Amino acid sequence: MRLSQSFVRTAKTPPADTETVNARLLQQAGFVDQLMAGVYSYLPLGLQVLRNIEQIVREEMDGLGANEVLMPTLHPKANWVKTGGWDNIDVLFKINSRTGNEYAMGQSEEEVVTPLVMSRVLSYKQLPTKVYQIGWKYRDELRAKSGIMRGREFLMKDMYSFHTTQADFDKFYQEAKQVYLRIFSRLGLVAKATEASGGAFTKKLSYEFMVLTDAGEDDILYCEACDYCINTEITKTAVGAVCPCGNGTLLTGRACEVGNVFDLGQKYGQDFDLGYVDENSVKQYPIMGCYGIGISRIMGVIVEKYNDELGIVWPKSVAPALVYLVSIPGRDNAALVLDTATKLYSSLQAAGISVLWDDRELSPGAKFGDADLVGIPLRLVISDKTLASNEVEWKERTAKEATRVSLDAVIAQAIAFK
RNA sequence: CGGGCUGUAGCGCAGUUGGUAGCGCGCUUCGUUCGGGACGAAGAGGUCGUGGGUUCAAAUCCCGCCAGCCCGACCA
Repeated sequence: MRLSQSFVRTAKTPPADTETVNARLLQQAGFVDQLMAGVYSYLPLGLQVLRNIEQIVREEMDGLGANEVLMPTLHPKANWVKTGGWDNIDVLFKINSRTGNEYAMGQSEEEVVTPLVMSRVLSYKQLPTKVYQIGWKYRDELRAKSGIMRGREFLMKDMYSFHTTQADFDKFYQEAKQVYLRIFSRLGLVAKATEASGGAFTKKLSYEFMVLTDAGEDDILYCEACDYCINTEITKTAVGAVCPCGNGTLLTGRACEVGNVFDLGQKYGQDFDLGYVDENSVKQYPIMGCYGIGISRIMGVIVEKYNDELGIVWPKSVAPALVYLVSIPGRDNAALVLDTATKLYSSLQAAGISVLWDDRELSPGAKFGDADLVGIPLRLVISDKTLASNEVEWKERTAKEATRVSLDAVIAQAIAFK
């Protein structure tokens, strides 16, 4: 992307109406634009980050054997009445039509996925079945806050699994848990699988995947020595207590829920009276599981964890581009600088490396400032100074100092950096 | 939903005892610049959140409403 031809706009001053780090940086750096409380537009750079997060999640879901689908956001009231959600879920957005009909905006999709899947899965031979989607969800939060971390509209990956037995569900849950931990790791996050309340949704326990950050809304207790972690909402255990593992004491911290798993039991099959026949030709209701990952929320959490006084510091796996190419025309060799930058821009892209080329007519300082603010992992500078020795300046976002790389070697080195 | 704070140009802000709106950034044009947010000159841009009230006169005083942010509660 050439910045001179893009819609990307940064601001020298951050917005003043929020104290939340992710909201401030994402708006100042031009990743998102706020429409109203809890609702944002995702601009070119922000959209690319969302796409990158999505892609990692998608690869891992596919690896689990789940099939991607895309289900509607607009739901008929009848399905929500059938499950009790219409009257019991207070965050459900309800819509009145001029026809007199009422609709719900999907805040989760059991009401759609259960009839969808179980009208096609008629035999135990077809189970287990797993489907997922990545789509916008709507929740009528009393108070949206924390930038894109708690919106009324947000992007979520939701997977649903259907099983014949609890044992099969439990086995799949363990697989999914490992996959989830790998996803968060690939996104640059350390997530803890945490026991939590199932809320109004299920009486069974649920598992939340928590990332430590002061911008979060949950308090967790976690062991200093093992993986044990529990939401304080369901325990009276205190900080400093000995962990069940016996090898460490419990610490407390503020955390943000980036994913969750619910054991749905047979509720939804029963609510819709949709089942399959087992090997004895007896009708059975499926055991279901639901697995969420907050795509847009994760983008906010990453910014909360990866930033410094100059701006965002994106992990390579989700950065909107790998390279921020700065060309400084100078006075004497402007044409040569431009020509070399054009060639490098093309060569990098041909090598499969995403690059933002700052070819705007701005001072070097303005470009450096934006490079830091936007947070691209690698900054390459071409100027008459570097060309004097046939070199490019190489500066990683996380590094203090810049180095020089010869023009001949820079592509290979960038590929290695990737 | 309860409480607090804030609404003036795209962004950040000032605006005195009421007298009809200004600064910085950004934007446009021209010229000079070109390695950490350059300089000069000339310009464009505002129903002062909104509705009512007081007054000869309201950005300014009073009341209602709306919106955003923060705290709490809530959180399939």
